[in-house]
Amino acid sequence: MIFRGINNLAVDAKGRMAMPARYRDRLMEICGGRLVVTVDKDRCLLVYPLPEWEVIEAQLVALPSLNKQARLLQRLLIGHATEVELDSQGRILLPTMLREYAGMDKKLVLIGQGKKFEIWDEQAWNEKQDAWLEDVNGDDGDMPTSLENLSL
Amino acid sequence: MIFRGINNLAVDAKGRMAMPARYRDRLMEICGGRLVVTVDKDRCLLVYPLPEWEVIEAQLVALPSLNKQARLLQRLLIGHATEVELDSQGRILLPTMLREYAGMDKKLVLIGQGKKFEIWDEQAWNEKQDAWLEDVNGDDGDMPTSLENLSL
DNA sequence: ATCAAAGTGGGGAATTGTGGGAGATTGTGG
DNA sequence: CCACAATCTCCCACAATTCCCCACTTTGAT
Repeated sequence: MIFRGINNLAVDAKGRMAMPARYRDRLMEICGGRLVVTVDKDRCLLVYPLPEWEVIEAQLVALPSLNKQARLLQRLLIGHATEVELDSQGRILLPTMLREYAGMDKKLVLIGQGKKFEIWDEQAWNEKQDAWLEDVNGDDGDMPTSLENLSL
Repeated sequence: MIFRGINNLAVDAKGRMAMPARYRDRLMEICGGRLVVTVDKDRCLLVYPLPEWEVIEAQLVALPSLNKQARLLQRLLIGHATEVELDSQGRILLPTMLREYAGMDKKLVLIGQGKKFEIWDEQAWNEKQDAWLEDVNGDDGDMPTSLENLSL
């Protein structure tokens, strides 16, 4: 039940994006094609199967309302969460506001990330990736302990 | 039973705001279109279905009367709470005082936040959001423990 | 080469968002 | 208590967006 892999895709003039065919059957199975798109703090979009999303959402709404960081996360994630459905051609409509948020032009990159997908503007993705690689190779001092013990 | 998602909307010359159609049926169901609008400390407005609001209100009233923060919350939230109703076109009238409090111009942003909605002046929302993103990406040191372990 | 499946584009109907007119209602001041 | 003004409500109408469907192009497999 894990999504992985990377795909280059396009949005058409109406803001639609075709889900790669290899995921479709699985998506129909686990959620009838009902997905939730929301945003990430790194200016990309996240796509969850509806049931998966509901778990996340429940955790978020349970957070204390007066906590600043919590409100922030709630506003960002729940605030932007939009339910979308695979159309008869296996596409989803990415809401205009979310496309703008992620600075999306014509070309996209879709990445399987376990329970969810990430969608990036192609250019943003390339730039970020370059930046990350430099980053990781530069300061490898401050790794959280949960990462230090990973055996890849 | 969770409200989510973001919408760009407008207030007309009369101070009315159209509730996005996708929420209307649900609102009619759970509260017959009867809502309560009040203010938030972050200079936005909150919209609750009447029954939900009554729960919140009861909690607020029960707070210790001598506590400063409590009095403040009571005055802010209960003091500004106004009952409004969806009109036949699915719109609500935002009271002038509340619009002024939230610095609302023509354009608004409505976001679903679980049990409630938040309404922001569009400009204020954009500015806040940019600030939040910088915040989150800058100092990720002081995350409350309740947030640290979220796996999104 | 042929066929099927996947990706892309677009037409057109239906729904939704927005604006405004006019009567009803409320509140204020005389 | 009445008159006037301001506000609210109901209605209609236009414009924009969304949704649903069909068709064409491209790719990969047999």
